[in-house]
Amino acid sequence: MLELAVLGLLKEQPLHGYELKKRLGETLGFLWGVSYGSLYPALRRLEAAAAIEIVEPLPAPPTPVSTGSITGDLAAARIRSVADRLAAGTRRTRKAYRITERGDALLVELLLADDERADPEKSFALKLAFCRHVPPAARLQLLERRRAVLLERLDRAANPSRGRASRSAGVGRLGRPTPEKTPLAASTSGGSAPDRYLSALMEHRTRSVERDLEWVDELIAAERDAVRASDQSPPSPASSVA
Amino acid sequence: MLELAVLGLLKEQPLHGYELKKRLGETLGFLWGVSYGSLYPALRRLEAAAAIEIVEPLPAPPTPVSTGSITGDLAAARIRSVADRLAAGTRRTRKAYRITERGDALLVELLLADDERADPEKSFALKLAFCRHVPPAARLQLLERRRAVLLERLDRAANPSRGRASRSAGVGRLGRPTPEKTPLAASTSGGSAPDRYLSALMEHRTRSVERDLEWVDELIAAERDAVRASDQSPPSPASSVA
DNA sequence: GTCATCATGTAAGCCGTTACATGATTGC
DNA sequence: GCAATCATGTAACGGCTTACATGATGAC
Repeated sequence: MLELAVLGLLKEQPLHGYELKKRLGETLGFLWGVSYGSLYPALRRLEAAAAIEIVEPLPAPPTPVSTGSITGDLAAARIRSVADRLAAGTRRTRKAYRITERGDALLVELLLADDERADPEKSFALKLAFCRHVPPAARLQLLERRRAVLLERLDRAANPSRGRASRSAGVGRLGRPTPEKTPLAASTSGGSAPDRYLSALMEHRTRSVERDLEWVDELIAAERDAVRASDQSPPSPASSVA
Repeated sequence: MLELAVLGLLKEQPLHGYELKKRLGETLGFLWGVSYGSLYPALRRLEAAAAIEIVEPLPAPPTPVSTGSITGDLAAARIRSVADRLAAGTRRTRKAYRITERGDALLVELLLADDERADPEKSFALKLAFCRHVPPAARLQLLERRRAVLLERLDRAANPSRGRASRSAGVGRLGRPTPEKTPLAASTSGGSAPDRYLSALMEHRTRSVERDLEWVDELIAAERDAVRASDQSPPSPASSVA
């Protein structure tokens, strides 16, 4: 997951570790906070896998972001002391990384992987945040998968104790023949408040999932429109503005 | 966190590991799925800390599960083969645990601890699920703290890149002297879609947080009512039904 | 007697964190 | 020169998962 975030950010522009961490905190911070202890090793791994590479003293990078850039003069005048080793990598401070072609491929692969096993929320959010790097059909797939997850969650919120062992009702036997007796929530007994809090939580959760579902439905609809539009006019982005 | 869940469940009634895991999956499953590899060690730790103890052959436990409880006769008649070692722990299968007084204290302590550092969502949800075991004032504190977290989250969703270091400009040089140029979302340039997905995500997130906030506000209000009601008539739960 | 299930446990490993150690650069 | 910040790294540890090993019980 960390690798996904790193590759996604490096896809925009080359960055060094420190800056990478800052970006992670600033723009993806609402999703995640990473620490150096995991970031630097991750960079090492990615470099070892040839997914990223240290940026060399190239005055003409493949991603020229010409914004205002009159700063160049000023900078060139007073840099000298910094840029020498930073751009040239002379000494060994500030190792800026750039994504490679293999990195591109890895990014796409990670975006398509369905590793929702651990923390599906963060995983999905992260993928969505970078899914523009992936073909529209794959995006749709990502969204549909999310939709399925949410639907299943709603379903098991409606029917209690789903999963395995549908028949047999009881715990098999051995313990007590007490028919299930789930003490939390449920409230089969006539008590005053078996659990206000848990049931409130569950209800709120369900509502949240429902809203999430509506949202991904909107995203899916929008995506389908985009796919249809690009099917009609693949090369020229002229008529497709909405 | 696992300990909190275990203590919370054992507060209801004594259970053995296997059953505990099932409950965790069934009633708290929408929050959490635990594995034996963490559950059993946790039980050991809790036992070592004297927060729980193995239930001894006590035919009259302190938490008599009086549901219909005429079951006693029937059960006593045909159990013999099972219950002997289940209630009595004679052999050594099925070690049922019961919460102790120290465990009660620990439970309260864990519920009050503000360890929102790691996964605040799960932590809060879990605490709320068991907060009935804590005095009303402490519940209010828990809710207020949650409220503060949500407010802060909203705040930093509104103002970009809060925290530290306002200036710093790009990667220094190496590529371009682009001033800040945050490529994700933002959309300062007149491009068609700098990032539809990330901004959609952020917006959705914000809405979710707002709804969560409204919800905890409701809970807080309800809680204050309850506190006020119990202030007026502490011992007799007669007039306070709502 | 054998299979499914109940039940407990251990070992290895993953993925991340905190805390620590180090050094370069810049402003004052 | 000194402190603050930028910048990179390592070591130790934490919590949880998977996979494995074991054994008791009851159904058939």
